[in-house]
Amino acid sequence: MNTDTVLRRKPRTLALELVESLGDRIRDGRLALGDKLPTEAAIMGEFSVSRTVVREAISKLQASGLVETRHGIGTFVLGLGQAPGFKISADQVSTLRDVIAVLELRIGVETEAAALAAQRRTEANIHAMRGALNAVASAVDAGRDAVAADFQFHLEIARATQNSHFAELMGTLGTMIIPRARLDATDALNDERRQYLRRVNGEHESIYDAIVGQDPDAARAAMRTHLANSRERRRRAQAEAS
Amino acid sequence: MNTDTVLRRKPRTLALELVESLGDRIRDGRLALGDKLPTEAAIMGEFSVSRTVVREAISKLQASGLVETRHGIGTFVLGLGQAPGFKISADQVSTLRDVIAVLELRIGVETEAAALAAQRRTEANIHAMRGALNAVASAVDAGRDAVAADFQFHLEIARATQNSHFAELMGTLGTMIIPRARLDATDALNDERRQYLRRVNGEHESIYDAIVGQDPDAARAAMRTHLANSRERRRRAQAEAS
DNA sequence: ACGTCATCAGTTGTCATACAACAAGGACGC
DNA sequence: GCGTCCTTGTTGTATGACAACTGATGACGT
Repeated sequence: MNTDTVLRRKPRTLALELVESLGDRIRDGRLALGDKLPTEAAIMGEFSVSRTVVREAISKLQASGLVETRHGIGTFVLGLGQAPGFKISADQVSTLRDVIAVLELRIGVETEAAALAAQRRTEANIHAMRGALNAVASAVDAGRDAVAADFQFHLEIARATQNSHFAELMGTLGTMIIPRARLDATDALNDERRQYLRRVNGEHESIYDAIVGQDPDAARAAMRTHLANSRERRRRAQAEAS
Repeated sequence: MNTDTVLRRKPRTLALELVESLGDRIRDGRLALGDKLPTEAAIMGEFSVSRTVVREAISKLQASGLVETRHGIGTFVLGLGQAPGFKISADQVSTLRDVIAVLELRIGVETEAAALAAQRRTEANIHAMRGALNAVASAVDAGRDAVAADFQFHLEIARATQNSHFAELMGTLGTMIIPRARLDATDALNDERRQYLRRVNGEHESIYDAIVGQDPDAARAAMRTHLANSRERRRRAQAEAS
């Protein structure tokens, strides 16, 4: 097991202390949105550090999105930094329960995406989806890993909604889901697994057909079937393994 | 109208260019995970900049989580930093089109959330949802802003799924949606607006009833109706304003 | 009186140099 | 062989200087 994820003691450099100090001032409101920070010279005096340290600290605050520096004027508070943003970390997809939780969210997002895609898909979208499906098929035939291509298909559907939020959300989900799924695919491609992949492919084709045929309800239903089946397949795989 | 959201030209400071250069090297793999960056002196020579600039650039890379510096040894690549994470920035909800795009995503997520909530809600969830609805009603009666309470209701539904991803995603959506919606609510509470708020309240009650009654399909339908109506209301408000 | 322009003070951006603090590995004595 | 010391490489901090930029002030011409 890897032990290199231990907490490394903080070296407590001066610059980092300063980052904390200034960051706290911003967070608790002593420095409100739009306020101008003290000049570098003033901070130097207040904390008894060199300008090197002050600049390094401000540089980190900039990178965190807390402040913005305007040449020749000063440094100003931008806000509380971006809201952390939706994200699924690696340890949140470790157990079967976690995977299913993500799948539930995907059911919501992707069924709607499929319906919108059916209404709005362009020829280019269709072409991209077809390409992804072909990539899945050839990967399966060659016994290679098809997870990436599989996800690509789902991503293309999200793109076909012409609503960038869908594609972006799928993108963030995918970056966490793919590596994990790929590990699971390392087991041998026996006949049973082959059959399983063919069924998945059939479900994909159903979704594809509905979107090409511009039938939102059919697309929604096909996507729901596909993801619900994926969920059940996971459940069974887990049950058999235990 | 405010014009302070114009794109500010990038000052193209040397440090920022360096951040891009080094960041690209990490992203495209020329500097792989765990690799040691060139020493500050080497980077100085390669880019013909002073150590000040090099250190400032590395400082920003640290803040981005791309690298880690160990005193006396060097700077090492940590990874691709966390995947950026799903996030909707302020300038992505500026136009009606943007607002509708977000609503489309919410339709997908929240209809599914409503269905799951109907299956899994606890008594505590029901209590929280009821509280939020009451808060909305009292805010409307008092002529106060009801946007926060409204969102709270939607968030409680997400919580009732017992799937934290829904609540988290709603949370990130809300932080961007609320402030904007609140601005729109500054116009006077005339009778027409009152009526509008009552209709919204009726839709909320329908969702609530379906979840309490553990009827997933009804909950899904009620939520879809509610959000689709919200979308249409926005459209009409825009049309009237023009 | 008014607009235009130059100048100036304040601030951040960059450079150069020096030294301190830290980590790893080798030289050396034992 | 083994531990200690030291040397070397690297990052952390300090200092001083100058360049570049901004906003404002005042001089100047009209």
